[in-house]
Amino acid sequence: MDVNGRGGSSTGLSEEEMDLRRGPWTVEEDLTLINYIATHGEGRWNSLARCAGLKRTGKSCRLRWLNYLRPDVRRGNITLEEQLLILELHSRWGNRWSKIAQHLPGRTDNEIKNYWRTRVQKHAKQLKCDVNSKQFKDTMRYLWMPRLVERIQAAAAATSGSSPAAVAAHQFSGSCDIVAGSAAVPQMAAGGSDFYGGQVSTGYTPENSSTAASSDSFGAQVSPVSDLTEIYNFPVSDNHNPDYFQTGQVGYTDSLISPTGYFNHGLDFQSMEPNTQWYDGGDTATATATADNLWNVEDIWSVQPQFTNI
DNA sequence: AAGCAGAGCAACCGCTCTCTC
DNA sequence: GGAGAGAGCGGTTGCTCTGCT
Repeated sequence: MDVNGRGGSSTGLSEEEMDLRRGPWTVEEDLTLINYIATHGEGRWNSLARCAGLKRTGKSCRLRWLNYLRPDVRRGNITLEEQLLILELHSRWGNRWSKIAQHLPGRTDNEIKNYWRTRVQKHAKQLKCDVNSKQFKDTMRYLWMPRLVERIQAAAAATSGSSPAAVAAHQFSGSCDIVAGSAAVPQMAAGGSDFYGGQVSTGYTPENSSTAASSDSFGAQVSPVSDLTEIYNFPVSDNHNPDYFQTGQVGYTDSLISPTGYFNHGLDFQSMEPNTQWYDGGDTATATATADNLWNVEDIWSVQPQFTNI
């Protein structure tokens, strides 16, 4: 077994023989790796590690480079738009982190995976349902994602009515019957103006809103609200804007928040199964039994009356 | 102020896939 | 076609930080 966990085939030397380092990278190691790659390029990681004089495995060098040292890697909090994209893509592909990461410029699979595990799975745990369960997936599809769209739109509207974020969210909503108040989730559509009326969180500013219109803009962060918790707690205000969810009134353009175009044609909510039982309390006994567990999570909605009866 | 618990995240592990000979 | 090596992926671990008691 070599240090890569592949049986020592790469070098034929044991970890002791190579005196390999493990654990956090030092600044010196980072600089060594950066300089070497700048000169020689990346690839052939095992030989690269040796030639660069790094007492690291090739695997470790590759990971460090791809996840942290690459010039185009983005660090920091996941934006609302990215959260939305992650939720959508995960619902589609599951734990295909690298594939998901391909659609989030500058984000690494590791970062997305960590985001999912720390944020999303946490909430699944709090809801006492499995992250892969239909229940949880429906929650994401019909509650969290529209909520995210709402927040993106609200944030964009607060700054510029035609900002890329607004366009993106409009297009997302336009492709998504959910937020248009489809029959799939009548309770949401009928949730009253408070449900749709949102207020931009104080943590969300023009400076930290982002778009994918340019990769540079991804540098913006949404630190204070970059959590599903905030979706639950989306403040109700007088900032009602029914236009947010008027699908069919939104012009579809090619300028999207997502460079991959997911917001205008990738979503397939029509194919998503409405789980009316989940929302309308089809099984009242069961729903009531679980209601406390499900809906007392972090003030989940600024709850609407009809949502409490789940 | 100290101890504890939980969250977040960097890094590692082990497996599989792909490429090369 | 088979074997070996490299690369990539998803899962897991463990350290650090932060907030709470």
